[in-house]
Amino acid sequence: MIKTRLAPSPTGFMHIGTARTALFNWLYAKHTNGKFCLRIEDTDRNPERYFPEAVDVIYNELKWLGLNWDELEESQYARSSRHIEVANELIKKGCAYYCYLTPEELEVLREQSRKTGLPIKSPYRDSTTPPPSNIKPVIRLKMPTSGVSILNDIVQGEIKVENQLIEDLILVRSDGTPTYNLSVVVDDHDMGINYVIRGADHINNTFKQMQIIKAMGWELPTYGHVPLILGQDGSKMSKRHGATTTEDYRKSGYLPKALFNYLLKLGWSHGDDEIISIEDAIKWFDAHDILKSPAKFDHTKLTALNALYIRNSDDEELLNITLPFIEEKVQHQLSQNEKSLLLKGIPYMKERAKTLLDIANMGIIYIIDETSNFTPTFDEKSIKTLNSDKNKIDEIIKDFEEKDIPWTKEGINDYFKEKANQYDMKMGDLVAPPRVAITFSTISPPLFEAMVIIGKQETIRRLKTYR
RNA sequence: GUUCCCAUCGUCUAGUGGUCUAGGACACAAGAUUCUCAUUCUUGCAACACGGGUUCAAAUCCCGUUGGGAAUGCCA
Repeated sequence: MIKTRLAPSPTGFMHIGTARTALFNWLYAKHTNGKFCLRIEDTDRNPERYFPEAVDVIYNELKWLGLNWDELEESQYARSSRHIEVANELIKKGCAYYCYLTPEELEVLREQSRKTGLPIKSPYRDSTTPPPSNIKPVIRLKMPTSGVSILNDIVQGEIKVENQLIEDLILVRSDGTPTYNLSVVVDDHDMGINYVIRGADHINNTFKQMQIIKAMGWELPTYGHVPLILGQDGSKMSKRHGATTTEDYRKSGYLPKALFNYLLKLGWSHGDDEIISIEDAIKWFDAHDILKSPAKFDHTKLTALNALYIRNSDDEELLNITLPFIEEKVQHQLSQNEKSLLLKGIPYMKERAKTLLDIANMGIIYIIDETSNFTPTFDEKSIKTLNSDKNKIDEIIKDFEEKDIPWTKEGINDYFKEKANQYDMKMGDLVAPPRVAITFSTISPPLFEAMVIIGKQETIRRLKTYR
């Protein structure tokens, strides 16, 4: 059985790249009927980077994307003693050694290694060098000094590196805590992970980790190194590229399905298919098909995809997921009546919205009335339009109050059409000022439909109030 | 510096030696529909980084060049 895993460190946010790695791991596990495991790599206890709430962020964002895990290891830190145990075993086997190099000495050696092109060599590698008494040692792995290591990566293909070029990595810090490279290997082994799909920035580490596995006599997992996601400038996507976390997109009204679809298509494809359902993704996704060239993240395409998913959403479902955004905007819980008004407006909003935030902004026009604590803001163009012909607005108000206009889309349409004929103007021009008074903008969902939804009374009220 | 990786329209990609005057999507431009804005539809613009091979034949295989990226931590 195939067992994949995601091993994020709790940083307080979930990077888009981590999310895609999670997606690939999850999909491949689903595709093969295997298991997707989650392990929190919280071994870095540096107070600047460590805070416990960060773990919840991982859980929440993963759940939001719909990537549920089959197994959880909630603290790598809690397994430290097991990692140390392995380090000691490695020493016993003669595969690792205590190294007493001071930071200053290391600095010098590093300087040298940059010149020679060879990794630093600790003098304590040979047991002949006597250890100084006042220094706490680290434990280093003894890398082979000859031969070539070969990594058969399912996405990158065969990668060869000369062993003499790989440094004796630190397994245990001088304070007695295990390092990342040791911990991952031990945990992956103990959890039975046999497919390691992770970012390509780990390729170099893999060669070190393979030596630990070899020294312990464990079975090598299958590796797949997914190329990094790049920002528009072509460098590894990072915070300076703007919105780079799933939270950023969740909060600005992106649908998890849209992000799912976008991330899936970034570095993997299925012919010319653009819109891929989760079911099809599971059916089609094979980790061996992941592309090896890095891709640039394109916000615009994600947004287009999001708009499409919004348009294709079921009205009621869409209303429900948009609710938090609207309630945030109006600062109160929506009543049943408000919800039903909104629901009527959804068909018109969803083909105009790029994000749920857009719907929240547009939705206002369907729900406010004289009791609402809401003051519209008009932009310059709107004010100009409003002021262009107040007399006509007054006439319209009068007509609405006195004439018996059928309050349907057709009825209202007929009224304005006739009125426009009367004045020999285009209906669009005639309708512009009332549009601003009713929807607070020169740009809005269809006006007549909106008027029907809010009712004649509210229509007249707005015309009178904002004329 | 060293090691490793990458290279098709602006972007994501299809393409696994002939069906490629290179296909799709986003973006962009034009037009049609229209009460604004959108949606929808039609059309257009636009790419195999370069140079050598291999082959009857190369976007596709090999080598080199150039360009880009990553790693090089007692972070993960």
